[in-house]
Amino acid sequence: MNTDSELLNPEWRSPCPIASGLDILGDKWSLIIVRDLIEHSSRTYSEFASSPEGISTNILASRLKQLESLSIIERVNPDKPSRNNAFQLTQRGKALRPVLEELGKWSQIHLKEIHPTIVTII
Amino acid sequence: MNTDSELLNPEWRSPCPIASGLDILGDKWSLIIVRDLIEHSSRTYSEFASSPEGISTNILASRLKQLESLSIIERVNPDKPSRNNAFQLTQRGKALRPVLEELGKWSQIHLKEIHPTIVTII
DNA sequence: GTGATTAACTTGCAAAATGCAAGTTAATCA
DNA sequence: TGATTAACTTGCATTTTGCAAGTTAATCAC
Repeated sequence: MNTDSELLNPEWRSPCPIASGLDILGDKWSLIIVRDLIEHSSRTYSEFASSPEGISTNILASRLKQLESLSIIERVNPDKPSRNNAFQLTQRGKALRPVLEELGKWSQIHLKEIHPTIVTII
Repeated sequence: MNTDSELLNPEWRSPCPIASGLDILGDKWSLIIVRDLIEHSSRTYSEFASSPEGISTNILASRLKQLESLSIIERVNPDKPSRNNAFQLTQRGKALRPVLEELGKWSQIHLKEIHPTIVTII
């Protein structure tokens, strides 16, 4: 599991901004969480877990912690107990929208011939 | 190792274009290779391996195969032997530029306080 | 033309990340 | 106040990644 230190001090492979973004977001799940929050604006733990991609709960908990530690997401009611306390994007998280929009546009154009059931969501 | 079937038939987690793009490109290395080809237009195996992020050679070979099978990159001289035969982006690969530009812009703005040595490359 | 060099990989194994199933805890509902 | 359930955690198997070393074949020096 991730230690607090690993969450708060990511290891940077290089000074390149693209590589640095991928150091944090370059995996199969982090941007799925951001996508859910662009579509729904606020989501609970179990709502994330019910997204069609099927993230497992240990990975979900780990990614939520990391995204929160990076101030990309935050709790809607920070002082309330976690039950039914949803997450939402911060300004920093909302600023990722153009990245996802460009990725979504690319995929719709270039993956449709090898992925017959791909659809438009955003 | 990847079988040919896995390379040519990726597993799609859902019909979402964003998730589908991440099914293919959502890892720490694939977009680093695309970035190198945006910056240099043509690169050999050992040039990729000498990028500052330090990809290991088995991962590099695996990613080059997958990106080639997806027609995101191609060999500059398809019929020549592989020695000194560089790779370049296809039109499909060049179309990823806006994705990387948006990610780079986001990272420069939002990571500089936690990544003191981040710089502007693209 | 041949022996040394080296680019482009492959292989083997250790380490880390992911996935799955089950368990735990505490807030809320009946 | 006991049952339910959202939000996690834990344990372990599987997969992916990382590192070091090895292999192969094209080219270069002579």
